[in-house]
This record gives sequence, C-alpha cells and structure tokens, in this order.
Amino acid sequence: MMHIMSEKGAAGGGLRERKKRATRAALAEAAVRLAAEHGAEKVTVEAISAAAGVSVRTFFNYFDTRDDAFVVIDADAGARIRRAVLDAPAALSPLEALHGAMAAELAETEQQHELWRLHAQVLRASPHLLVRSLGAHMADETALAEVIAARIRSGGRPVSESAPGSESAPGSESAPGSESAPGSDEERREALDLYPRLLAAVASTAVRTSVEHWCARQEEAAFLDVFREVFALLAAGLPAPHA
Amino acid sequence: MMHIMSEKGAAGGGLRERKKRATRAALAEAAVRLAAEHGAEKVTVEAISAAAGVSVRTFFNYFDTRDDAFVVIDADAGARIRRAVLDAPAALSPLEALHGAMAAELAETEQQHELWRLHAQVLRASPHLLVRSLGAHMADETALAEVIAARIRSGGRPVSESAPGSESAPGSESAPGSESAPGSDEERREALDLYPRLLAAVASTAVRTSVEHWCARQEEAAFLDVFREVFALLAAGLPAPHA
DNA sequence: ATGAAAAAATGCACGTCATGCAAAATTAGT
DNA sequence: ACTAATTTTGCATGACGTGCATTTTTTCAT
Repeated sequence: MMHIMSEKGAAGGGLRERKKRATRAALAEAAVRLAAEHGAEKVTVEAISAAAGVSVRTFFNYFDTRDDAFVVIDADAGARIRRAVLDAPAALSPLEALHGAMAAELAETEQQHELWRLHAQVLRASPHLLVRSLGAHMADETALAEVIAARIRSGGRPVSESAPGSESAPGSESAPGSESAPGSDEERREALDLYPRLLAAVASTAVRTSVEHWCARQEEAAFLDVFREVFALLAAGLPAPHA
Repeated sequence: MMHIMSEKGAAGGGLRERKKRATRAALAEAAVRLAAEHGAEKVTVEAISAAAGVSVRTFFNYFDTRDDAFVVIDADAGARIRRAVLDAPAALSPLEALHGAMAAELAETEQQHELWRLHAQVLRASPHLLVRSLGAHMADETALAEVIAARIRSGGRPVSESAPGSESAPGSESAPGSESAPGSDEERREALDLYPRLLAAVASTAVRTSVEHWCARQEEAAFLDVFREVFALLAAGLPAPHA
C-alpha cells in the first residue's frame, strides 16, 4: 500500500509530514483511478479507503467530503503560481504576469500525462465534480488577488514576500499590508481593491474556459495555444468578432 | 401554507405548472429563511419540507441536493437574460449587450430586498454554498454562450429565437478532412467557437466578483455602479492601474 | 358532471455519507 | 526506553439521497 509516491512539492522534513502527504496523495490517486474505471458516482468511500490502505474514518480525516478526493489533486499549485506572479519581470502588465505564471504551471502539469488525463476524464464524465473543482480554485482566488495587489503596489519590483508556500502556520494568511494604504483618492482606492479581485477571478475563468474548449475539440490544437488565445481576447477587451 | 407567491416569471397557463412553481418557490424560500436564522448547516431537509408544507420525499423530487434549495432562488433568471441578449440593439457589442441584460436582471432582483438580502447573507456565511451558487450559474453558461454565438452570427439583428434552451445539437457540422486546411478560415472558426464560451464565462465571473466586492464594502457604493465598473475594466482589456 | 388517464405527492425501505467520541497504534523528544 | 503528542481506527448515530409501490390531485374526453 502506497509505496511509491511522487515526492512532489516541498519534500518535507519530518517523517510525520511525509506520511500525511503520502496518505493524502494515495487517497486522491486511488479515488481518481477508481473513478476513471467505474465512474465517479459508483465509487464509495469504502472502496477508496481500501485501495489506499486506510480506514474509512481516516478518509474523512483528510477530506471533508467524498467528492473532494476527486478534485484536489495538487494542493500547492496555487502557491507556485503566486510565487511566479511575484517574481515576474516588472515590465509585464498584471494580466501578462498572470498569463505567464499560469501557463508555466499548466505546462508542467500537462507533462504528467497519466494522472492529469484521468483527472480531466473524471471531471468531464460528471459535471457535478467540475463545479467542485472550480470551487477549489476559488479558494485560492483571494490569496491570488492579494498577491496581485501587492505586485501593483510595489510597481512590479520583485517582492521578497515572507514564505510564499509554507503551510506551516495556517490560519492567518498574513498578506502584506492588506488593510493599510489609505489612498488619497477614493475612487482609486475602490479601483485598487476591485481590480485584483477581478483579475484573479477572470484568470481562473480563463483556465476553466480553455480547458472546456480544449476538451470539446480535443487534439485539434495544443492546449497552451488555446490558453494564449484566451488571454489575447481578454487583453483586447473582448472585442466583437466579425461574422 | 404557501399562500401568496410572487407569481414571477412567465405566469404559466396550466394550474399544474403554477402549483409546481409555487411549491418550488416555497421550498426555496423556507430553506433560505431557516438558514438565515439557524445557519445553513443546521437546517435539515425535514425542517425545510415541514416549513413548506410538503413531505421530505417531495423535497428531493424538486431538488437533487439539500444545498440546491439554498442556491437556486430564481430558476428562470437565465432564460430572461438570454432573451434580453437576443433583443438588445444591434449597435451594442456582445459585451455591452451582456452587460445591459445582466444589469437589468440584477436591478429587478435587487428590488426584492428582503429575500435577496437573506440569500446573500446565507451564501456569505458558508462559502461552501457560494461555490454551489457559482455552479448553478455555470449550468446556464453554455446556453448563454449559444445565444451569444447566435447573436454574432446574425450580425446583431433581432433573432426570432427558437427556444434558446432547447437541444438543437448542431455539433456534428465539422466537415470531414478538417485535418489540413490551416487557413485563416480555420482560425476564425476556432475563435468563433471560443469567443462566446469565454464571454459567457467572464460575464458570470463579473457578477460574482461584483457581488463579492459589494459585500465586502457594503453600502459604500451602489451595486450596479460596481457592476458597471467591472464591465468597464473588462472592455478596456484589464489595463494595469497605476499605483 | 363523471370516469379514466396522466402527473405529482407520499410513505417506506435501504445504502451511503459524515461526525463525534474514546480507545489503540504510531511518532517525537528526552 | 519512557512519556507526551499526534494519528489512526472502530463504533454509534443522524442526516442525505434513491427506488418502488401506493395514494392523491389534476387534466381531459365524453
């Protein structure tokens, strides 16, 4: 049971942490594989737990809901994207920086054909799970918005940012100066609060739409090309195409 | 029980249809009111059913999931928006047409302060439901995308529209031998398929972001102004604001 | 108006999901 | 090796969600 693990992400120090990550990954992988074979709705928590070599109760110790096991495949992808946004060249606009960061992440994810493929297949088979997947992305959205806000405030200069991906102390995300910056102009402050939110949300939507479009016309075009096209449309202000 | 109903939307002819809508609305309203009072997680299906004056089994006859009762407050808002998009003046760009249609719908919704307020409060209290709400919007998204595509094809002229929500399924129009032919024609067809999808998805996102921002800085600005600002940013291509 | 057909509401049984609690097993630190 | 902290596990319990047969309500034709 759960011998070989990807050892992905930060190879944690403690043995305890490693085991926790291992069981979590084992559960998620078992869930996806079983769902790909028998259909997501026919896979019980008992089956997943058995395949991962743990008890049913332990499953619910790691996931709040049965569906979460199918959805949360890479827990710290969001952290990598945030780091990439902060490290992006100052010359890039926020939209371009986001595009680059997400494209890089998606390119990496695409390389692990096997599981990613199965995962997409499972989500496609039951739209119910696609929604939850989107919800998982939404959780990262506010954190991403704060990073975007920080980048804008700093004028694009690389932000040192204290411990970007560390989940060691959950609870208070301690974003850099989230409530200071009393703008002189009321409208500007309003915009500065609204813009990062909107940008983060739209970027998530861009990912989802690209995936959907790519799934519909599969193999007809490279995924990253679709993704690029989407960001081009966004940057152009979504102009009306001529029929 | 369930005496007075809003009689909103298409006042259906048959008595049967009316009663169905009535019980559905009664269940949704009961769910929201109870959730607003006791918290969504503490409200059982039994309580909702009792408050609406129907059996538990009937509840599941109307909603697939308990959470759906909190989320789906107006079932045919999507249909009204689609109709409005089709009826919009030809001079408007797709983005503007969507903005207008959604703004009109939201303005109407906002007038029923009471329930809308409670609904927002419930969703805010448990982000779990916010996700499902977003999912409900997603269901309408493809239908909306098809309407947008129709509007673009027709060049903006009023489309007589044969039941936008119906399943016409024009999917298999792809000509055989589409392998080669890498002309600009191909790219244009690709774009025409991608654009409506993206526009529908972004519009949904705009609604969500506006609501979130408006909830955060409540009463500080009118909701429709926030909504207008969001569409202005989108139309401008999400340019970087100057810090 | 009356009876038959169609649609909806209901009751019941059953399996799965999800949580709380306390005991057993595993790991960390000394 | 011993103790404390953390994790895993089993058991009990309540709620969710579905299938099926039955009863009630609505529609329609006569």
